[in-house]
Amino acid sequence: MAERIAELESRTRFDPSDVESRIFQRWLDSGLFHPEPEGDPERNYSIAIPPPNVTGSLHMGHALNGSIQDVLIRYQRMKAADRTPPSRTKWILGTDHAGIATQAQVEKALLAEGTSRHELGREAFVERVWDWREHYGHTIVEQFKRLGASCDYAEERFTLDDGYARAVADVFVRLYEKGWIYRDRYIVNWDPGSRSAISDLEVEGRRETDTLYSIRYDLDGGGSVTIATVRPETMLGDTAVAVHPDDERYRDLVGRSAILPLVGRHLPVIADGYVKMDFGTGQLKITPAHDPNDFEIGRRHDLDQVSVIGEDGRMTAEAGERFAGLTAMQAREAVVAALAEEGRIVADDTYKHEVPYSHRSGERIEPLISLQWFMDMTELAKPAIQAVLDGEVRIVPDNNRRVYLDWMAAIRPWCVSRQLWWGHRLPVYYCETCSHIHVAASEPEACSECGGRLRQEEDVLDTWFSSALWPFATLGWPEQTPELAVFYPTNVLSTARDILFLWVARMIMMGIELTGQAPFSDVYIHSVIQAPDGRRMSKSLGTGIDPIQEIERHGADAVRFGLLAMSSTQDVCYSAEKVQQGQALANKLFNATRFALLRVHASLGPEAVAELEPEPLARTVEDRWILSRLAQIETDTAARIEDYDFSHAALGLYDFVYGELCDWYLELVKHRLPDLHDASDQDEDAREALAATLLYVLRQTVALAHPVIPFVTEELWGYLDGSGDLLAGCEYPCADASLVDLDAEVELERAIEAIVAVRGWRDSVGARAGMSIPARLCAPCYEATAPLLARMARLELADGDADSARGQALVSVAVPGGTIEILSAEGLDLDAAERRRVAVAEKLRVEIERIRGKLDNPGFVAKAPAAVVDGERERLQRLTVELEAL
RNA sequence: GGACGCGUAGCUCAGUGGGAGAGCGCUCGCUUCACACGCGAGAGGUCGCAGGUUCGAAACCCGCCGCGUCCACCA
Repeated sequence: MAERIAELESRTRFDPSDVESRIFQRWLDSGLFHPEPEGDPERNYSIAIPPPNVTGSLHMGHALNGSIQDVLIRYQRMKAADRTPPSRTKWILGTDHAGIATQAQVEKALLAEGTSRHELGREAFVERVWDWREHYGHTIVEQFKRLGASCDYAEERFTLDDGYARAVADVFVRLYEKGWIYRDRYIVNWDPGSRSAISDLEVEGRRETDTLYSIRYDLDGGGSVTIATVRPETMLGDTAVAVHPDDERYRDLVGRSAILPLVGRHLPVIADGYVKMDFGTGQLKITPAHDPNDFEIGRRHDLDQVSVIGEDGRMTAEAGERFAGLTAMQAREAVVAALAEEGRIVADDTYKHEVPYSHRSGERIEPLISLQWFMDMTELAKPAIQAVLDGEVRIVPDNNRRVYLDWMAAIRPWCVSRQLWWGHRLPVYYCETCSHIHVAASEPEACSECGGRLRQEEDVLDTWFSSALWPFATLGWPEQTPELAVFYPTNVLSTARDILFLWVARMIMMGIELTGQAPFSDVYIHSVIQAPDGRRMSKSLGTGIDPIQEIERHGADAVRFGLLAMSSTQDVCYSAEKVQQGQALANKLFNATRFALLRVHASLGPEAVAELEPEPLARTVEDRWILSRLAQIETDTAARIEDYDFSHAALGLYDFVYGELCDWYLELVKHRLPDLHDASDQDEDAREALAATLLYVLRQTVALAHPVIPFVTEELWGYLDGSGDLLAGCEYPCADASLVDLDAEVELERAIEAIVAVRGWRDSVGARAGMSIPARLCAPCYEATAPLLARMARLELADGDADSARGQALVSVAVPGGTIEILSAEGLDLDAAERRRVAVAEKLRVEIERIRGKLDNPGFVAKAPAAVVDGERERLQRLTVELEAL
C-alpha cells in the first residue's frame, strides 16, 4: 500500500484515458454486473434498457439516459451490498432489430454494390442483414461501456433472437385468438419511401405552403358546385360531393349528382355532418381511397372506393385515366393544367397547412387503401389506463400523466403489418387452395380445412410490436424462468418523451395483458438535449455533438456529470460548461484525495494508517463541521437520486466537494498535516484524530459520488481502501445522524463569513497576499474559531479588551456580530480603507432601514409567522451592532 | 383547434411566499509546499409586460407579448 501511495505523488492530474478501460475491465471481471437469478423479487432492483437500434451509434440521448440508468443501478447495487439477505440488481441489456432503419441501411449498402434486395431475393437479403448485424451491430454496446454503464453484459438480448421470436409469435397468436388482431382493407399511411404501411405514430406533420385550388364541378341538370382541394390529382378518385345537412344554401342539392370533370363520372351529392359550413364554399369533394376522413364518410354512405394512386406513388393504370404512370406530383400539375384549359379553376390561393411525412423515410405520406393487419387496442388500453390512475405505474415528472391518459382514452387501432423483409414475419399462413387463414406459433403441416398447401404471410411486424414485450421477453417469457421470477416486474423505465406512446404505453398494455403485472412501477421521462443554440441535435443540420468524442476529450465521468447536471424536467440545451465542471470535479476530488493520503502517510506511517479507527474521532470545530455537512450531503444525495432529481444530485456533490470539503475543510486543516519532509511536534492523538476524520470524510465522499462519477471514484478507492474490494460492490454511505452538529455549523459558517469579509477588505486596501496584519477581534462570538480566522485571513490577532482596541484602531472591518479592529496600517491604502468602511456602513444602513420598515409594519408583525418576525429582529440587532462598531 | 412547458446576470440554467443564486465568460490580485483543468477577491440582474391576491410576490391568480414541444381529420 505504501508503494501505491507513493506513486500518487507524481500524478498531479486525473487522466481519464489512463484509467477508464482498465477499471471497466476490472468491473466486468468481478461479475458485479451479472447477478444470479436469486433473491426476493420485491427487494431486487432491475431496469430494462431501452434497446438501442443495432444500426445506431451512441448519441446524446443515449448518453444521458445511460447516465441516468447507471446512477440508479449503481446506487441500488451499492445499497443492496449491506442487506441481509442480499438483494440483486440487474440492468437488462440488448438491442432492437429496428426493422425499417436496419433494412434501409443494408439496402443502401447493396445499392452501392450495384445490386438490390430484389435481385438477392428475400432469404439471401435477410442473411445479408444478419451478417451486417454481426459486423456492425455491436458498436453501440461497446459505446455504452465507454460511458461506464454497468449493464449485465453477460446476457445481451436481441429482439430477433430465437427465444424472443417465439415470444412474439406466441403473443400474436394469443391476441388473434382473442379477436383483437384482425385483417382489414383500410386506409393506411403509406410510406412510398420504405414501400410499406406505417402506423399513425410514425407520421409527422410538417407545416407547408401549398396552393388551394377551387374547382367547379357541373351539376347534372344545370348549375354547379365549387370544391376546394390542395390535392387536385386525387379528384380522379372522387365518388361523391358532400354538404352539411343543416346548410340552408345547399339543401336542394342533396340527392342530385355532379359530373366529375376530366372523367365524366356521376357523383352523388350527399349530406354529412363532417363538412364545415364556414370553410370555403361549404361543398366538399369525397375521395374515399385517398383521404382518411373521406374514407370514413365513404363507409357511412356506402360509397365506391376508386384508387388512383398506387403503392409506387404513381397514378394507377385502372383509374389514372390519361395521367396513369405519372407520379402524384406530376399528375397534380397535369390535372391543374387540364382543368384550367376547361376553365374550371375558379381560384388558386396560397394555403398553409400540415402535410404528413414519414418519420422513417422522410417522404410524403400517401394515404391509400390497403389490406393490412391491425390490432384493436381498446381492451388492452383499459387496464393500462387504470394502472396509471391507481398509481401502480407512476409517471415522473407527472405532467406527462395527462398526456398519456388523453392519448390512451382516444386510442385507435394499430396497423402492425409492414411490407418489409427484416423483422418478425407474421405467424399467419394462407391456404393456397381454399384461402383459409391459419394463425399459429409454428407452421402447420397443411390446411386443416382442405389439406392444401400453406404459404406464410410475407409481411413482418412493426418493430414496436416486439419492443412492446421487452421487459419480460428479455427475461425468457413466456417460459417461467428464474430470471423472470426474480427480476420482473422491473422498477423503472427511463426514456425520452418521444416514445411515450410508441413504446412505453404499449409495454404497459402488453405487460398487463400477458403477465398480469405492469412491467415497471415508475416511468421516468428525461430531458431531450438540444444543440447549444437550441435547435435539434441532428446530423443533417450539423448540430450533433458526439458523446464519444466528448468522453475522449473530457472523460466519461465528466460527460456523465455534465449530462446529469444539465438535465431537467424539460428540454435543455447542451452545455459544454457543465461537462467541464464535471471534469473539474473529478480532478479536484483526485487531487484532494491524493494530497490527504500523501500527507497522512508521511505523518503517521503506513502501519499507523492501517490501524486507524474507521470511525472519526472528531475534535476540533472544523472536524465537527465537516462531519455534520457530510451527513447532510449524504441524506440529500440519496433523496435526490430516489426522486430522480439527477441535476441536483450531481451539482450538490460538486458544491460539497468544492465549496465545503476543498475550499474550506482542507484549507483549514492543512497546517495540521505535516509536510512530507518536516517532522511535526503535534501529539500523536491529534494527528491520528485528524487522519481518521479526513480519511473517513474522503471515503464517504468518494463512495457517495460513485454512481455519478464511477471511474475516478473507483480509482481513488483503490488507494483509500486497503481491502482491495471494488467500490462498485461496496455499500452506499448512509448519513450518520449522530454527526449532525448545528452548533458547529453556525460557528464555522460565521467564521467563514468573517474570513471572506476580511479578505475582501484586504484586497480593497491593497494588502499584499502574504502580509500579516495586526488586529484585534471585537466580537464576542469567535472564541472557538479565532485561531483559524486569524490564519485564513492572515491577521495577527492581539489579546486585550475590545473597547481599548477600538480606541487605538486605525480602521474597522465589519464581520458578523461585531468588527475587527486593524491596529497597524503599514503598507495599506488608508484612504481606500476609509472609502470601504463608509461604503459598507452605507450598505448596512440601507439594510437596517429595510428591516425596520418591515418591523414597523403592523400587518407584518401581526400576520407573519413568529419565527420570521424573530428572525428579522435578530438580524436587525446583529446589523445594528456591526454598524455601531464601524 | 387542444394540451403541456418556458421567458431570472453576457451565455446555459437553479430558485416557487419572507435577506436575488451557480457554472462558464469578464475584471483585479496570487509561481500561498493537492490541484493553473488551480487559489483569493470583485463587477454584472426594472426576475418578459400589465393587473390582482397577500403584511410581504421572481414565486400564487388573471390577461397580454415572445419562444418551444406534443396531440388533433377543416378540405
